[in-house]
Amino acid sequence: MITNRNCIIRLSRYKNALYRLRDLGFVKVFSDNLADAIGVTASQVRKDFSLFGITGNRKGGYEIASLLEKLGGILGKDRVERVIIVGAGHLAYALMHYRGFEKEGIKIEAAFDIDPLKFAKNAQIPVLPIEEMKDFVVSNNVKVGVLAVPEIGAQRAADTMFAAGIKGILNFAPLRLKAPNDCTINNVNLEIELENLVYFVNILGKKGEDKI
Amino acid sequence: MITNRNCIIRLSRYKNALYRLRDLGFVKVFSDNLADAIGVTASQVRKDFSLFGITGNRKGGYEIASLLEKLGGILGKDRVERVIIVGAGHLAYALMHYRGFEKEGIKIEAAFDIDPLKFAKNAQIPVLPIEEMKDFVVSNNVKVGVLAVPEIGAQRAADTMFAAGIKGILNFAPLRLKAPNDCTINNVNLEIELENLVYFVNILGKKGEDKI
DNA sequence: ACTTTATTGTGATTTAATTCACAACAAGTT
DNA sequence: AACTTGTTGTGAATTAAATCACAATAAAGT
Repeated sequence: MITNRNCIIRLSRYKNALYRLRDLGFVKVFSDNLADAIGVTASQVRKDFSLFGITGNRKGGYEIASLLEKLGGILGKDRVERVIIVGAGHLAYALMHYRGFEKEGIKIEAAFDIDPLKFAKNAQIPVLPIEEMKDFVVSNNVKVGVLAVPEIGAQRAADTMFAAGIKGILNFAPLRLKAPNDCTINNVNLEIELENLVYFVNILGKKGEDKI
Repeated sequence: MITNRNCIIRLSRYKNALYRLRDLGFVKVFSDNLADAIGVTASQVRKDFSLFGITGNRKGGYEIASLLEKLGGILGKDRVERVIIVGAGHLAYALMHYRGFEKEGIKIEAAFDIDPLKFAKNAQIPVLPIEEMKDFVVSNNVKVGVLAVPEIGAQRAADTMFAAGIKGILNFAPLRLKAPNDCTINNVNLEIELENLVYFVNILGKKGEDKI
């Protein structure tokens, strides 16, 4: 069981690069093409594939269609992933309007908030009272949610999500969430991202280029 | 020169935890308090500090005020960091309204777009034509920018930023930007973040807990 | 003043991730 | 059919990151 986050992120990047190559009409690809595309070494590509038992043809490289299928399977893209957003603020609005999840099989199903002014039961992506979250999550079998509320209410909102059956949270609130043992938290902290960027800009050069 | 991104991110987290402790009235802190606060080992905390020549008192731990000052210096928080946003869409709007950068000394100075409908020269954070970016960047000595345009225009927009003198980009477009050698790119790819989350939810447990 | 206790600071060790390097081999060439 | 070429697949080596473990030592207690 591979638990190296960077490795999994590379798989996503390979997949994205492969989509492009395919759309350009390519059928086969070599490890060094993929390596160039995402900025790693060819060894790294082959090792990553090897870790997941993905093989190509010696000499012939890899068949793109087959690779995409295998990567899709590993990353759980063989079905549509239903996602909710908790907190219907500006960020939620941006995510709901982002056309880019769809092609990745990610479907934002609904947003939830405590503010009645935000409710929009009949919108394309409905905004519902947070009390309705549990029913919604259970009946739609949602496992993953985005947490986009202010820091002050974040832990409470997360707890509500866990209680509803959510197993993974993409957390935009700038704090460390406490979570049950079988749940996963991925944090996106924009202050920290910018701060990090400033550090690497300051120490000059691109030594700190996105290490992922 | 430390170029371990995770290490730098930890410094930011220590800093955030320290702000809280300070606001709670604490004056001193031990490595294991900080470790608990951000979810790493006490050794890791001390090693990180040691790497940057930060020392405390044997027995007495670290003085919070002094630690904050040193971390601030390392992370470039001893002055306000001026930042621009390129692309005035929903995400830019969310970032411009986010009250959370301010306390970190991050100031969003302006946004730029090609669409005249978006222009708002006199808004609190002005939205200006992209042609004005270079002048703005030069005269305000901006070094860091957020790239929040659709994938299709992202590389061109980035090139404009580099030409204007931007040295670091926080890139939300889902592609690998080509950048000059002395420039840093940090990517935030929400499709990939969600895909990654789905992977770790699927392999169950929280093995993949945010590795940063 | 001496002893105990608690904590740092860091060299040594371990673990994890990446890169190297090359045998295996498929496809094409003579 | 033998030879050449180019690419994979992976064990071995290397590099990087994290953890361990303990001497050094400051503060508190006796």
